[in-house]
Amino acid sequence: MTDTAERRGMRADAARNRRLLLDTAAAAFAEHGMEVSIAQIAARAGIGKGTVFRHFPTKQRLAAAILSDQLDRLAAAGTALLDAADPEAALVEFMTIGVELQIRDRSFCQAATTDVRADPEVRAAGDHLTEVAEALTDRARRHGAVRADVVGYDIVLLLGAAAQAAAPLREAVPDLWRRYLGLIFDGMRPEGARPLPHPTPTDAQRAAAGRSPTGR
Amino acid sequence: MTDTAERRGMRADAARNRRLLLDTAAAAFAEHGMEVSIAQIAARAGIGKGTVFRHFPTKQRLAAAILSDQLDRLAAAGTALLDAADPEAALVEFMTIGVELQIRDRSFCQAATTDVRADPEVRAAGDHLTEVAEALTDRARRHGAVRADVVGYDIVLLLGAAAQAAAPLREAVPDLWRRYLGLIFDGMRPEGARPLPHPTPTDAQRAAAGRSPTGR
DNA sequence: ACCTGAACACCGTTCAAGT
DNA sequence: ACCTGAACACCGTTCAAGT
Repeated sequence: MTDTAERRGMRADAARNRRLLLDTAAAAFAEHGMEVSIAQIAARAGIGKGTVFRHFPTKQRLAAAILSDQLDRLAAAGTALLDAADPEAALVEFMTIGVELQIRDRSFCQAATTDVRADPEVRAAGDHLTEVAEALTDRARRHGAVRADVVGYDIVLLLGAAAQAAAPLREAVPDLWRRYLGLIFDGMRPEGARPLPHPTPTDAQRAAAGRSPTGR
Repeated sequence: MTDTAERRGMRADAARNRRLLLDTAAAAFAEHGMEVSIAQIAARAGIGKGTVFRHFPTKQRLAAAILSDQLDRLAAAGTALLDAADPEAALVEFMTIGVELQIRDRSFCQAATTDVRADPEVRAAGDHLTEVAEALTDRARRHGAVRADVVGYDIVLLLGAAAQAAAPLREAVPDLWRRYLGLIFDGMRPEGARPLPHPTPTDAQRAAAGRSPTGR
């Protein structure tokens, strides 16, 4: 979807700059988090500061374009896993990819916390990702690997949970997230499951996710 | 511990300003997150901008003072729960208070992600909190409510996990965190527990938490 | 059409001048 | 000792001038 925008009557240099910018910014955000300045990114890409804002009217929308790309990639990986022989292993693999993605990218958690989540592009990618997660969860549930009251939307939220638990030790213990993903997955299994104290969000509630009250 | 600093030969107006500043900043951070400006906080407290930096040399240290206060409060609540009759209910209650605290305070997650975590005051409060969590977990484990391979430090990290899962829907579904805390607690129980793929962090690894590589 | 850097508003932080 | 606001460096964003 990012590609289509590049193919519309865009001049060759503009298309090149846009791609260069996305790649450079993605690398910078992943390494240093979203606090890297636009000036730094522009310099690293070898283009003018103003050019960044010509392609993305705001820093948040640049971050949104990158985040939605990553969500799309995760959704694609999940879709491929729908054909896997073992439904439980497929769901575990999907979550593994998702958590690893967040751990490797310093900006992922930050972007998910802010208004970037409200961006239409991110929203669409998130909706699609949720559908894929739903399909994977359905298969795993029918296979007896997942409790009856857990749905795909829960899975997507729990990706952030496992990543967050391990985040403070990201540098010292890069694989720690596997511990908490394992523990959370044990909680998702039917064995020993107790009724959950709160239902999963309705569609209407999901639609309200990420909108800040003040709009600041 | 914040109080002791106020009692040392501090002038009356300074002590008053310091307290006013902490309260005002805590409220502002909780409501709007750490992106509220120092100027706004100073204005709301009715003191000069420069005075803020006289009390706290940096915005991060102001945030650290507030965060460590909250960690102390949670540790105190946990200590009180060590006398509770039901060890499982006590641990659940401890985690409930901890997650609720994070959901109510917009700056909590943000501060935990950044260098604020490396602040000595925050570190000390976190160490104490971990000890309390350890004691609560030991009791619950002996009572058969918690699996053998989960320790107090895991509990502290999992507080952030449950909060993070529910964070995007904070406004729309304020109690959603109860769902994910319930699911995580199910994962902590002995029933259906599978070996975790990664050990809990060692003391040395814990000590490295939150230090950024670049020091930026 | 697109690129660019100077210009603007805002924010964290410093500091000289006040009491 | 402590308070204060003007001054500084930096950052996101805008825009007039270039090709």
